[in-house]
Order: sequence, then structure tokens, then C-alpha cells
Amino acid sequence: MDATIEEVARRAGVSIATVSRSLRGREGVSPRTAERVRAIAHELGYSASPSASRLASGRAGTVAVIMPFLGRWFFSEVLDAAEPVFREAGLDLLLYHVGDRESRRKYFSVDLLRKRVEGVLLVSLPLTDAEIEVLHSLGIPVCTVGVALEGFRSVTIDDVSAARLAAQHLVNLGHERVALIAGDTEDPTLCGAPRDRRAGYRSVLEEAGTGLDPGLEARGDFTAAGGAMAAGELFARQHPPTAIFAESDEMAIGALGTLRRLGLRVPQDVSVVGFDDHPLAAALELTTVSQGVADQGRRVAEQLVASLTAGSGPGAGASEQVQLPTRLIVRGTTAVAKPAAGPSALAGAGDGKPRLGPAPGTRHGTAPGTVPRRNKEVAPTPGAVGLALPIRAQVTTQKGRAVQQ
Amino acid sequence: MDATIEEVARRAGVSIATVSRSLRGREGVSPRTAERVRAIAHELGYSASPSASRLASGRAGTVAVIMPFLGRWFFSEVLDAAEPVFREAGLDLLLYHVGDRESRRKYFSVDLLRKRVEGVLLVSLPLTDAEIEVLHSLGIPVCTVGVALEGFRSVTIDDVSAARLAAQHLVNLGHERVALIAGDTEDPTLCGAPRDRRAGYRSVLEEAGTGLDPGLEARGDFTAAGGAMAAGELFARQHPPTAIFAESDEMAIGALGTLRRLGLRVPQDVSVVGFDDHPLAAALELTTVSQGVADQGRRVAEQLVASLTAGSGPGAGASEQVQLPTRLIVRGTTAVAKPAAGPSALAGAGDGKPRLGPAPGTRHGTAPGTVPRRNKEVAPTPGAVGLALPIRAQVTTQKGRAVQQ
DNA sequence: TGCCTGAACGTAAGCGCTTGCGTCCAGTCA
DNA sequence: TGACTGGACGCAAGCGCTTACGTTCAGGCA
Repeated sequence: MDATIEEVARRAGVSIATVSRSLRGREGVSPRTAERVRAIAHELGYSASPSASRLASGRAGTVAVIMPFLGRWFFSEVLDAAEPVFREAGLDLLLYHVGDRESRRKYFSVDLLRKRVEGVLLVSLPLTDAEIEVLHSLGIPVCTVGVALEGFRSVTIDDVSAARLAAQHLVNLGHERVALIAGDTEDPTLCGAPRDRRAGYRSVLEEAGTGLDPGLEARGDFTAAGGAMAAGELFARQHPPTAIFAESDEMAIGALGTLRRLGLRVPQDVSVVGFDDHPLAAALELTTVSQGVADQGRRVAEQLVASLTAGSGPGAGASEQVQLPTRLIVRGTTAVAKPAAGPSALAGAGDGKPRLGPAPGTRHGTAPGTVPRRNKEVAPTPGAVGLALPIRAQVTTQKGRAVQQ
Repeated sequence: MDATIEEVARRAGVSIATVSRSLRGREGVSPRTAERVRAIAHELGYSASPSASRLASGRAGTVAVIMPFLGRWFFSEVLDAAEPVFREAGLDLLLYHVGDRESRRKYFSVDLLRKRVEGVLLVSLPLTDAEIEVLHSLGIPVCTVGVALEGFRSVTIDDVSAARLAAQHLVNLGHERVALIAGDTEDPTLCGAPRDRRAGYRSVLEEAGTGLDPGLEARGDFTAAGGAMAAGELFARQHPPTAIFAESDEMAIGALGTLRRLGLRVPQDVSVVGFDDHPLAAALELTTVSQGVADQGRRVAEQLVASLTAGSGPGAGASEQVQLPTRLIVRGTTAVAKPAAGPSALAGAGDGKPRLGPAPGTRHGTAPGTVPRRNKEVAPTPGAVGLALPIRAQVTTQKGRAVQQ
């Protein structure tokens, strides 16, 4: 068996209380003794049993991260960013994948969380009132990311404004038929994001005076395959769009695939904007709305750790709602609308250069979009350089070749 | 405070021992009593304190999943598939992100795992002998996926054969200059996969008699950005390739971006094969080697659960090494080599159709590649349909338009 | 010198369970 | 009717810690 605290105490010739105090850095032990105890503990390869110490102290030393998806980019990215924060704080990270209604019941009604964790991080999971009630009744800090919940601290973005960014960009390029590939607003495993992004999109179209056309909206399910289908639907309809805004990069990329199969060139025939700034978006030169996912993950984890350590300290921030900025990253999948678009035009020879020009209401963006490069060696590859624009600022130019599909 | 076992006992008018037995389904309790206890426990919203029960029973009820990356597709996919298996078995899933050398030391030398988990799932993490020693000394079941480790059960694929599949496909299409975008074989956070895939690639080239050319190998880092850079390097060299095999889809997609920027058409000018069957590979019609990642995740999790429940039962399978099959999925990024390739040819008008024809040694594949479709509604989208081929079987035809970039 | 003080340490009471073993008692059999 | 049996249950000893409180004792002060 592993060494226990008792063995360490015996070897050090002190009581187990002193060992505990020494190892936990509590006061009441002379520096010399503490040091000696620590040396012996290390020599024995001793480390306290978590269950014993949790039982005795009453603190779980664990946080739960609850997410509806693990495989989708947004979620794994949040997890990736949050993990080190918890680790740093000495907290174990218990992962909960909440999928269907059934597993949700297990997590919420049967208190799987109670006594097990001392904090909960909820990733983009919309909850019923009953579930929220359960969370509150746990009496432990709960932070959310991707969705704001009454009474809980959260880190989110303004999905409405972010979507407006994308839609406005397309409108300003002269597009009059801007389609939306939306997430499912009914899906119980998805949050308000699809609803808000659609709202942002619609508000821009209304302001533009082009009117809303239900025929311009199709549903993907936040996957590439769903995006591909949705694009297929859009172009099978009476009046196809000249531009597409997809609520996620994964759907946008799926749409790109469909467009290519249909022989439509991007951006010459159709412009496409995504949402997320997925790592592959840069590679594919997809114009997109960046929402700093890693940032969100890190921030919300820090928020949770703070709630945990501060206890009920300064009442401030009890339900702090952080909203992170988003920005449009213009790459190669968007261009000014063709004067008279014939959507039936099949793929023809293209010179590969998007016909970009100053859009109405132009303002120059300044902060260059960055393309992640971990490999620092020779860089003969012309990277896609986009422009990061504040809300409402519009595109003017871009460096780098655009897509030519 | 939450209800304790004592309160349940009091209300039920029995001893806490009986409550414990009733709730855990142990024998020694009359059915009537057990039922009554269960009802009362439920009424009180009681559930046993994990730390207390773990301390008393000595079982941790928790497994650790250790992975070097959380954000990369392969890893999050494995996690996604493994989680439900553990949940089903009533095991908590403790997530460990092992990044740099420093954090590795923490995980392995300081026994963060000891006393905390009763099983370990290691995802594609190569270990030093010392680290392996530590794992063995834990005396608990350890399973690995993505890499086979002496003395541990594992689920892997045959990376050499899988890579051969891709390389052979290109060679059979008539390509004589087949490049490799390789992962870093020196990276301590990566497993034998890059080494084996490179070996498979090289063996095919050697057999083909085209000889090995160091100028045909470049290093990505398993990211799209890395793949983009690597492709850039390859085409900046003296004798550019006519085909590229990338050791991951993410790198392949990055390479596609670079090729487009360089004005090279895929597959007319350059063929590209990836590795993984990433969800976006289907959307982009990337020819790739599918390695059934979800399968691997599920299988290895089941393996670990079995080791845990079987205890040291039938000695069989003590170090069972499962190897899952891989298959080539031919989509639109590969085509027969041009008779005389001028790699400097810039993008010209293309008819968008790959010049695919029967390759030498042809054999017809039968099992159709599947494109994940969760949305079951009208499907006007022409999905990419690839062919799943057993090892060494070669391409003949494919349905659906090919990429035209 | 006697007393007070506080740092340094020990004592022991839990924390909330699990489980081996002992007890009780309704049946069973001789 | 009494010894015997086994199912149903209670008792209590932990599991390995944390921590409130008690004890000891060297030093400082009047």
C-alpha cells in the first residue's frame, strides 16, 4: 500500500497533525520541522489521499465542466483553454457530457454533482427552469460560457452584434439576397446563439430594406454536413442568394463544398461568411466573425476559480456578466455583388481574383488578422492576411489571394 | 447541509449499515426493507458522499484521461466517444491535459494519479521509460489509444499500412513525385504515428522505384497552419511534387489552401491525400485514410472498464492489443498524374472535372464511403460519395464533382 | 523568582461512509 | 420441546485525513 500520513509522522518523529500542517503550509510549525517533514514525505513518495482529505475538510477540490458536445470545435477549444486554469488552481476537472434529455435528467435531478464538486462550468447549455433551480439549490458557484444565465456569472459574446457584423459586411458589398444558414433554434442542446445570430442577421436585412425572405433561411445543425445540406437547399429554391452567412465556420465550410459541387465560384458568384474563426477558416481563407473562443474559455475558468477562492468575499461580481468583443475577419470568400447576378451561371474560368472594391460607408480597418503559425521556420507560404474590423467598419482591401473555386 | 446516511437511517428506523446495504443493492436486507429505505433516501434527495464512500471502500470510482491536446480533432473525438462508456459504468472522468515537459513531470513524478483514480486512459502520448515505470508502479489498469505500450492494453491502428494505403494510391495514379507532409517525429508530445506513417510512405516510394528524395518531405505540426507552411516549402524547392500525402486532414486542408494561393489546381495539377477522415474532409472532398477515431475511443474505454471490473479475473487480455482497420476513402482531391507535369503552370481555366481513369492494378471497391448526415430532411445536396477500399485496392471511379480550385 | 505569553506541537474528535462480525429470532428438525 | 440453522439486521471498527483545542515550555517582564 501507499504511504499514509501516519507513516510520515512516525518517520519524522512528529504527530500526524504536524505532518498535515507542514505539508499544507499551515502556520504553527517551525520552519525547520516543516522542512524535515516535507523531505521525508517526498522521500516516501507520499501524497495525501484526496478522498480522505476531502472528507475531512469538506472541500471537493473539483469542478465540473458540463458540455453538450465534446467533438465540436467550440467546445473542445473552450475545454482546452479552461483546463490549465483549473489545474493551476489545484482543482480536478470532472468532465460531464450532457447529451440527450435522458442524461440531462441524470445530471440534474439525481444530484450527481452534489457533494462531488465545488463549482460548475456550464458550456453553452440552455437549461430549463427546473434545471436552473437545481443548479441554484446546489449552493455552489456556477459560471457559464456561451450563454448568460440569470444569477450566474458568465462570459459571452454579443451574438446579435456579431451576426450583424457579418450580415452588414455582405450588405455593404452590395448583396441584396443574403442567405442565412442557421443553427437549430429548437434544439434543446443548443443555446441562444442561433436565436441571437438570426436576430442580428434579420435586423440588418430589415434595415437594408431588402426585406426578409423565409426562402433565404435554411437550417444546418452546426456541422459541416448540415451546412452542406443547407446550402444545397438554398440553391434549389426559386431565388437563390448571392451571399451566405453561416452561423458557424463548420457550416460555412460545408456550404463551400456544396457551392463548389454546384459549380458556383466563391466569391465571384457567391460570397460566404462564417462564424468562429475556426483554425481551418484561415487555411480556407474564409471570411468570418472571430469570437475568441480560447479567451472565453480561459476567462470563464478564471471567473469560476475566483468565485471559489473568494468565497463570499466582496459581494461585487456575484453575477458578473462579461461580454467579450468580436470582430470581423475579412478573408477571401467575400466580394462585391455582381451587377446582375445569374445564379445559374456554372463554373467558368475565373482569374481567381475577387472583385473587391471600396464598399459604401467605408472605413479602414487597421488591426491585422492573425494567422496562427506555430512553426517558426522559413515561411514561404503566403499567409492569408485578413483585416480585423470593429463593428460596422467595412472592408476595403485585403492582402493575399482570394479563394477561387 | 445535505442529508447524510444517518438521517436516512433514522427516518427509516434502521441502522446506517442497512441503509448502505439497501442503497448499494447488497444482500442481507429483506426486499421490503430495502425498498422502504430507497424510497426514503429518494425522498430526502440523498446520495452518498463520494469522498466518504471512496475512503471507506478504497475504490476511487474515477478514471483519468490523459491527453497532450484537447483542441485537435483526433483527441476531442476520442474523448467524445470514450465519455459515455465511463459514464455508463458509473465512473467519473478526470481530465488531464499534459502539455509541456513541466506539466508531465507533475503528472508522473509527483503522483497526482495515485489514490485518485483506479484506471488510466492515455491518448496518443509517447512516454519515456521513466514515465512508463511510474504508470506500472501505480498498479492500476492503464489502456492506451493511438499508441501501443509494452505491458498495457491498447487500441491502435496500423499506421504503416494506413500510410501505405495513401501513398500507394498516389503511386498507382501515376505520380512519381509524391511528397510527404509529416508530423514532427521529434516532438515529445506526439506518438509513433508520424514515424510509422513516414515509414509507410517511404516504403511505398522505395518499392515504386522512384527513390527517396529528402526534398519531398516537409514538416507540418499536425495543424492547418503547419500544413500550409509545409506545402509552401515543398513548392518553393527545386523539384516540386505532383502529389502530397499529409499525415493528417488538418495539415492536408492547410496544404489545399496554399496550393490555391499558388494557383495550383487540385487534383489537376496536384493530388492531395489526408489522414483521419475529419468531418470537414468530406465537405472538402478530400481523399483521405479513415481511421475510425470514434471507434477507437469507444473501444479503448470499454477495454479500460473491462480491466476495472474484471479485476484480475481471466488472465487473458492482460495486455490485449487491439488493432482497428483503416481504409482509404477516395474523394475529389486525387487524380491521375499529368503526362508531363509543369508544376509552374498557374491556375488556368479548368473544366472542374478530375481526369480520373482506371489505374493500373485496378480492382473495384465496393463499400461506399459515407458522409455523416444528421439532418434527415430533404437532401438536395449532392453528397460526396467516395469509395472505401481495402488495402491496395485502387481507385477507379467516383461519383460527384471533384474539387476545382 | 514567579507569572504571563505565545510559538510549537500533540490529542482526539470527527468527516460519512463500508463491511466483518456478532446478535437476534422465526422456523426447522429430531 | 429444545438444539440448530440461517436470514435479517445492528455494532463498531476503521478508511486517512483536518482541525479545534489542549499542553508544553522557553523566554520576557515586573
